[in-house]
Amino acid sequence: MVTVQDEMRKGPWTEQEDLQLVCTVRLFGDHRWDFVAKVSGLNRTGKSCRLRWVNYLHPGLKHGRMSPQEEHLIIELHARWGNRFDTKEDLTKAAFFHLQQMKRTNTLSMYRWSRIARRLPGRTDNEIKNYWRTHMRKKAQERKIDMSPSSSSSSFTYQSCLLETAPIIRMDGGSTHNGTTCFSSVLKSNQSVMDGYSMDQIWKEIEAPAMLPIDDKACSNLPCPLLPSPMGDRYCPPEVVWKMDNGDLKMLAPQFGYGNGERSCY
DNA sequence: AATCTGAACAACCGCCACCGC
DNA sequence: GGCGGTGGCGGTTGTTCAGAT
Repeated sequence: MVTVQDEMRKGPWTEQEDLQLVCTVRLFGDHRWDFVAKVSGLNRTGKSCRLRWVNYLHPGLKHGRMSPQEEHLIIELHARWGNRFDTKEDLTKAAFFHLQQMKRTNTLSMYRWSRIARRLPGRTDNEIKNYWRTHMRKKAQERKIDMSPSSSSSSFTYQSCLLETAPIIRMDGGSTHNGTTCFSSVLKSNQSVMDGYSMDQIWKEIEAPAMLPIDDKACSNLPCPLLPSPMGDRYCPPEVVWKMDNGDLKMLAPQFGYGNGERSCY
């Protein structure tokens, strides 16, 4: 039996399909993707149309390689936000409770890549996600090659890759609780030597630093405004940085934008 | 020139929150 | 309050392409 789903087109988009989608979106807007998919005549799902628009056809998107500035920003923001803090196991009780509250009241996104993408105009979450995976895999392999049996005394963990590739994290001022110190404390911990790392292991290691306490002053020294990390003992509530404006949560501090200053975040 | 390899990119899938009925 | 439709997200896989051998 052939279902509707089976009849839907999948795979790479053709120029003709792109054109149809662009025309339809111009006529009806980039919402109601199910509707757009139907009226466009494309034999695609609404989801597929949305993805194509958001990741490829949307005007203002940058294509091509990341600039060094963008690379640094991604690494920096991922170090701060790149954690899947959805479970109780990932958080202190207080932080988990607060996050659940915000989740319920829709005042904070739990999402990682989209938040990072919002700081990189013209870049999509998908692009950043792909970049990160490629970048981290490459770094992991580089370190794996560098690791000789004799060097096992320096308990290398994957965070050291982050340290070396994220100079922005190293903030001036010599605060004893800046990012470097946080990372270093992890490095001191007796974690496994990089030997046949799986992506899961890499993720675990990458995520570990943000679980550590973060100094507020150190946060404020960052080149761009960042949400205080909800992790750790010194978790500070987000209202320090965010405010409600006409029902939308907005950042108070200036940020990269599309030209009109304050941009609503969620 | 042919083949291999890895990086970059594109797209799909499953999950889940939100919203309207 | 329950339910189904829809959209947004992260994770993952597939494809393409450029550089190395």
